[in-house]
Amino acid sequence: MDHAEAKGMQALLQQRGIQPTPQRLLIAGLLFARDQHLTAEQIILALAEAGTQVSKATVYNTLNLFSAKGLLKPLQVDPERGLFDSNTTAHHHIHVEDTGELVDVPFDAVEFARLPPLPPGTEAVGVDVVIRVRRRGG
Amino acid sequence: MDHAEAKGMQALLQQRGIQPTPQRLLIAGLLFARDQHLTAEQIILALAEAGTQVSKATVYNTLNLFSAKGLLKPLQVDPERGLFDSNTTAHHHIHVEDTGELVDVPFDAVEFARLPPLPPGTEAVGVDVVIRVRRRGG
DNA sequence: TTCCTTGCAAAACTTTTGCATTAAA
DNA sequence: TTTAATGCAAAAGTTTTGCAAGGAA
Repeated sequence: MDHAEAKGMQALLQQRGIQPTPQRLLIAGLLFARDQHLTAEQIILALAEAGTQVSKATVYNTLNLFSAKGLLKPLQVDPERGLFDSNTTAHHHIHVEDTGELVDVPFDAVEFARLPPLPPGTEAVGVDVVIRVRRRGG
Repeated sequence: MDHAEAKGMQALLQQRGIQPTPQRLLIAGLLFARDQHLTAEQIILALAEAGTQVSKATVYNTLNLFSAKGLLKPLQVDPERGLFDSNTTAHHHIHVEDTGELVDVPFDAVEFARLPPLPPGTEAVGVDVVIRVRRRGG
């Protein structure tokens, strides 16, 4: 994360009313470098490899804070552990079951010809589509 | 679970090559009474309330065995814990976020007008749609 | 000084595993 | 008699929490 990037991160956090501490900036710099799906463990490891160490508690605090503030979207796709999606815009996923890989699908790439009626008294918040695929012949 | 029901369960398990032990029949009787989404914890509690006790290890072993044999479908919708769906036919879900409630949507109630290309060398296994809703005004 | 953040360790949970016992084929 | 299932306790993995210390407003 260079200087300009760091300033961008700082602005991003402040926009959401998040105090930009050094640890939060490190984590944001990692997460928001591009659209990706990361586990808490991956983030802790990546920070350690980069020579910066942030405690596990702080990483979890930060991920939960970012999620609450709308900077991250928690995903429940992998049964083993939680994923955090750095792309919070509406979109869908392809889950490659053999590898566990998760591929983003643009929102517009899925269209519905029909959807069910919702339970009375409820309103739609969103629709998540997961297309499960497998290596052919695998 | 009455006698006729118990015999039905026994047949069901044997069809899948599952040895019908008393514990497995109890769990099957509970799960397959109707379409539902249950946690391991709910099953352990339900068994205990019914006066029958099955160890935690056996409940998990059984749920995993039933899943492997296609009698149950594990779901990753609730971030808190795993759910097991006693309806293994293709279908979708509505997730009521306020209550955590999960409502089945028949397969035919969702139709696609467009789906994305799949990654090269992969084939579709299935599509899971979760419609997230919230109590209006809640 | 007051509030917020951090970090460590410990706790809380869910799920799995090792192993001795028991039951079934 | 041989194999498989059960149950307990302990282990493993992930996420949260309590609390003391440090830093920012």
